[in-house]
Amino acid sequence: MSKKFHKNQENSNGFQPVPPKPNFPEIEHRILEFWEKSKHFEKLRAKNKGKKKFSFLDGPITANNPMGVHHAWGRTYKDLFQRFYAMLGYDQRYQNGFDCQGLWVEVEVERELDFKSKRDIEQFGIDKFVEKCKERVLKYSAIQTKQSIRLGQWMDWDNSYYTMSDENNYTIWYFLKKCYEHGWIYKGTDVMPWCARCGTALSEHEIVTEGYRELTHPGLYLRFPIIGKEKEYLFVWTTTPWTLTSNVAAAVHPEIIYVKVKKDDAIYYLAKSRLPILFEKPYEVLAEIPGKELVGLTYQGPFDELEAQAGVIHRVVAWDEVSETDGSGIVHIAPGCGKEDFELGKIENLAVIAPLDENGYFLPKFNWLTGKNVKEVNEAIFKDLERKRILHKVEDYTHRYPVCWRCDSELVFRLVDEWFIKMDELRFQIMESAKQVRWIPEFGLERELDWLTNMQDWCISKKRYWGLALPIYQCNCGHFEVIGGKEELKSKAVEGWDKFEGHTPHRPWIDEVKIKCPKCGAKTQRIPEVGNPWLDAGIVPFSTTRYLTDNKYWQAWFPFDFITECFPGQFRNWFYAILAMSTVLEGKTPFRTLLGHALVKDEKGEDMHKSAGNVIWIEEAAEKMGADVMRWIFIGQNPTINLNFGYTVARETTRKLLTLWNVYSFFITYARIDKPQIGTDKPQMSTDKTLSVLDRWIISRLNSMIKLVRERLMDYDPVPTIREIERFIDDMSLWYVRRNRRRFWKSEDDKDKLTGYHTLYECLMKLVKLIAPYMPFLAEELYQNLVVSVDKKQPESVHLCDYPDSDTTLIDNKLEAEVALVRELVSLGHAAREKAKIKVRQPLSKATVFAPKTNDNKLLEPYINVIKDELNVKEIELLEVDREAPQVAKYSIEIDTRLTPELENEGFSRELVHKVQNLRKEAGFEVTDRIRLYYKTSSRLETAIQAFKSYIQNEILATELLEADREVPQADLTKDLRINGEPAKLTLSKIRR
RNA sequence: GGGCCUGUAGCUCAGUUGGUUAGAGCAUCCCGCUGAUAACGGGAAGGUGAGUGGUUCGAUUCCACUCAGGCCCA
Repeated sequence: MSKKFHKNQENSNGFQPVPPKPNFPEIEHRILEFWEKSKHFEKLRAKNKGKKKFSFLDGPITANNPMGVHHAWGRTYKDLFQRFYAMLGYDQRYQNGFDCQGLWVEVEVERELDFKSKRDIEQFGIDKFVEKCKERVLKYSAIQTKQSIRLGQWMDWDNSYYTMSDENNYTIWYFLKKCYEHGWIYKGTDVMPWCARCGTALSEHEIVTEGYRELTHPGLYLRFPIIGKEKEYLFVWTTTPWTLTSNVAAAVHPEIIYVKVKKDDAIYYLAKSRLPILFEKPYEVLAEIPGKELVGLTYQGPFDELEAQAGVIHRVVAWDEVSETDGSGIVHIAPGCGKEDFELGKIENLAVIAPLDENGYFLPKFNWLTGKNVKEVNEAIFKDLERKRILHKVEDYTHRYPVCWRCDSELVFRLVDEWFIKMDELRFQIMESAKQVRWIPEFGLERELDWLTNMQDWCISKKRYWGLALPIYQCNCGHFEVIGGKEELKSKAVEGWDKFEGHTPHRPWIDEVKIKCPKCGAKTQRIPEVGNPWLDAGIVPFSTTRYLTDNKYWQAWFPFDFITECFPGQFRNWFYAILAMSTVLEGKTPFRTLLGHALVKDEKGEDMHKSAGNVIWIEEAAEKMGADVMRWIFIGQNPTINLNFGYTVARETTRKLLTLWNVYSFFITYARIDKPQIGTDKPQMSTDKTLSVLDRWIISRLNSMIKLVRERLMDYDPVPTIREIERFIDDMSLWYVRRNRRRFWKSEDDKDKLTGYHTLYECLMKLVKLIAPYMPFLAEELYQNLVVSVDKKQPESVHLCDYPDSDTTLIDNKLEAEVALVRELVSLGHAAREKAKIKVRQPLSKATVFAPKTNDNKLLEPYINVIKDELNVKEIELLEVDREAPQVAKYSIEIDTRLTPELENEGFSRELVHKVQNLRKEAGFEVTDRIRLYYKTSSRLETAIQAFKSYIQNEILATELLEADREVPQADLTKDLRINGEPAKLTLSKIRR
């Protein structure tokens, strides 16, 4: 076969030349500009406007920091499905959301201003502080917008929603009023995990996993003197010395066996199982007593002298939660300092002593401790206990202890008043809503139900500044009411409306407004607390769809078809909040399908944390690997499993995409030379007789792929589509193009070659549209060159195209199976050659295929030539064998390794061609350059050259093969080398015109 | 203590009505190919499918229990 190319390559049919390797970031920047300039997103929206709707709800991202790649996973899904539905012709809202209010923003602003406590904020001025918070949100929402655009996300960026908006806040008021009318809002007292630095309780929702640290605290062993028994003591253990100030009881497990033990001249009570661990011999066990017999004893508390302790009777109580694994089996109880203690206290009717103020300082009535910070009192307390002969010993104890998830301070437990939504009635209604949702993965429902079963009342208040102004107005008389909107507040305002008007409903401005208590008539003001931020995010299904102002619009888009967010945490946060709020307002779920995904970790599997320095920011990843590569990685990841993200995995992915690029580049290269009339003279894929077996095969594969991709995407299951597309790219490259390469080299512009072009073009064009939602940049780049450059009538962007649909009549499963078998046989043949150590370039006479008798072996007939060519053998012999043992492979291959002189000659000639081709490249010749080849070699090789002279000339484009032992005129390159062991001196000379 | 998830090759992971010989990529070793070329291909090696028991003609797959890791709740 010869490779005669058209000389005039410039005069192409519109296809632009393709660089050998893609530069993804460069392409992406160019495409971003192109989209921006040509307003493709706007055109897409206009195209689909008014058609059937796909309603997607974006979960708001906290606009507080730039986004790392761990945010890109979810964003990629969001974009994938919105683009997919857009290409299916669905109308969409494309609204992005920012979460704005809450402690996380406050903490960052405090950091910026170097504030240490709430006092600093109040000195600075709440108004100025709140403005700073707003500024920060605007700054980072802008940054996040830019990052999202870089990732390729198409959204209506000018119309993003902000949870700090008036609409959002007032819609929450409306929701809270509904709850109030049901009687679900109440002010409760509870012991809450409390951050003394932030001066606020952390709701249950916020004590997340990262909110625990391995910490070492002093473990104190104490002896509490029993009243009425000389020198007898309860042996008690605690890790929080400051809570001893508020001790009111000691708890024992009623069923555990305790011992009365004499050590030195004192008698102690403790759990029997702990005795050998805590006490060194000698000691004397005087009695064994079940815990329940200790109940009712009274003892002298460790801090009875404090005013706060006045009148408290300390007694031993029974408690099932007492364990024997730590401590002494007798637990110190301070209901004002611990959640479980508080619960127990309610049952046992114990006194509640609360020692700390909101910043962690001891309150009055704690004598010498008053005014001291809880973090600084340990040493003094040890000394005091020692002096009172209560302290037995101190031992370091390491345990998981909660810390503030935003500022990392150790939490304390504090008795506080907070506002709650009662969940008793709602719980089951929300569960019903949750069951209406399709959860992907399915176990999501169980997780959510588990949370809903176990959750307690929703603590909605926070003693902070930047957040929803809770519209709760409580009068000194005790009565409170909840305001449901701006107009209602205005109508009830008796003071301060003028000072508020014109401001957003935030502190401090909103607090100017006073209303009249309907019960007693007194002037009443808003409670100072702000709202839990999950109220902000929970209302967005309503606030963003004009629930209160435009019912028609709301009806059109609610409930949402689809949401997708990161799983961990959101069960009790966003998913919970939107389910809860929608259940209250509409009695049903706000979304139909939820796709949840796991976390992005770094390459080593470690959490990505700003503080750990292992976060990869979106821009960095985009510039180093390309946004498309990143997206491909995310979409291919099993959503239930954490993704270890990094540049190693990116390199692997890039290589896969390079294969696609190579096929594309191959097509363009030859299409530019041959100028086939693409698009005008298309063969009918179903009927055209010029289609070869391989043409029909790849077209079948193409349609199988399209079918699978559409089905799986419809089902929100993208992982198999990635595998299928990668497999198709491999099929195209490794089999279709490789097997057809010479077809494209042929000089004659015949029908067969044209069919090849059409077939490959069909594959590439459909594939490019298919991957457009996945890799919007690469798809656009290829589409512009493959389609727009040759046919201006086509849509101007790939994203304005219809999504490809499969033609199932072109799917031939039998054919696909046959080709798979052929490839398997070729592989077996290669293995046989490998075993015989004979390289593929050396032709052999025969290969024998052993096939099972039962199969229809005629099916291999059309492929015999392919197998011959792949294995470089002259003949394929097909033998049917009876194989009874089922464990023997179906097919096997043997090769005839005997070499005749003719075969050897051919082997020499193939080897020579191979070497010369390398020399041509080395000499820098064009593919189409003609040469003269001069050689000097052994007589063995000379014989082979003579035998295959015309073959060699054709392959290397040599006008002449000349034996030469003298200097060669116009030599371009001369090399001494060995051809299958025979020495040869080769000289190449380009023919110049 | 309860709930959920995971456990497959050295590493990262696929694998559905239960069915011949459990796959891919990376890494390793060997070889090849060569005008798609700083690319690519083939082959080898690598597995008690976490463990035990059960259902079944047959279990990586279904069930029970155990172990290990992760997450949530208490």
